[in-house]
Amino acid sequence: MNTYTIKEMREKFDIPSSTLRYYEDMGLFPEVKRTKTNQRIYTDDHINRLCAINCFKRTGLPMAKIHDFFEYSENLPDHIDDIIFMMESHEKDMLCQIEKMQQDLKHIQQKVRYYNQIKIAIEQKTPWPCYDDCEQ
Amino acid sequence: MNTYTIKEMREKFDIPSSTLRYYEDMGLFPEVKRTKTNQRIYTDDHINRLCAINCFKRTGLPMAKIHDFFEYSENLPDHIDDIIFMMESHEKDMLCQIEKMQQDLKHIQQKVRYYNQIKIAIEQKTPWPCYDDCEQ
DNA sequence: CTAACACTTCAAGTATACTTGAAGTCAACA
DNA sequence: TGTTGACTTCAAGTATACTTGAAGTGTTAG
Repeated sequence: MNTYTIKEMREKFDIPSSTLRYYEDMGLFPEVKRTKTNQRIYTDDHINRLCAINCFKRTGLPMAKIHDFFEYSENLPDHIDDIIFMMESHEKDMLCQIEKMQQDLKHIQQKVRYYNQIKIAIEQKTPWPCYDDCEQ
Repeated sequence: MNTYTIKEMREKFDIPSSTLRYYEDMGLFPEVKRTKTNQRIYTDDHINRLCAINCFKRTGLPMAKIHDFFEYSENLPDHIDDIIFMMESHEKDMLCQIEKMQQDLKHIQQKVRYYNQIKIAIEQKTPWPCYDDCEQ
């Protein structure tokens, strides 16, 4: 199995070493072995963990729940229903987020169009167009 | 023009009154008039503002940039390029976010499927399936 | 009229997720 | 060999976005 130094990890994932130590302190990582001079040795397990952490983080799962997820996954027979519930809830949540994001995107695109029209109106010294800004 | 009390606003948007006062203190709101007993009177302008704030917040624009946006919009002739740049950048950012979110959704859905298979394996006391978790 | 509750201000506190600093150890190169 | 740079620990600090508390004023139902 491949091993990685903290430097390799921080470069691979573009995060500071301090964050890797922080995640370890939080208990998000399986045991991190050390060299005889006390330097951290990461493995492919840690790589996988960090990928999962990043996926969860990007999609808005808070650290506490990410922590629970890994705790559940250490003892699946006792927590299989918890982990399925967590993942299914998160899936639903993400579907909502995506839908909301697509609506919000439309509003931002509307603003882009509107301010580009204003720019033309300013340049040509013509009256400004109107815009009804509310989405609710 | 319609007017609203702080109570109506907090119920309409489901946020605490303190958040409305906080946004006002931050300078995110146009002038909030008062009754003769010093209670806030909100208008449709504030409704529109709050809709825009919520849209920006949901899509990850930090308060400082939301603040800049409203400052620019108070003086469009001087800041039309700034506001267009901000909105176009935000649009690009949102398109990336949506794409990333859809990829992440696939990973979560894969986890949902995987843990449901594990559940069956646990119940039937058969060997667990494998799962390669990494996305990088 | 008074009790309960909503509103006000302003400063200080909270939650989340890191980030930095100080002080020390270790390794590799000129 | 010395000095540069990377690593270590652990506590304290930071940024963002609110949230709460204290102390006081105003409003309304019985």
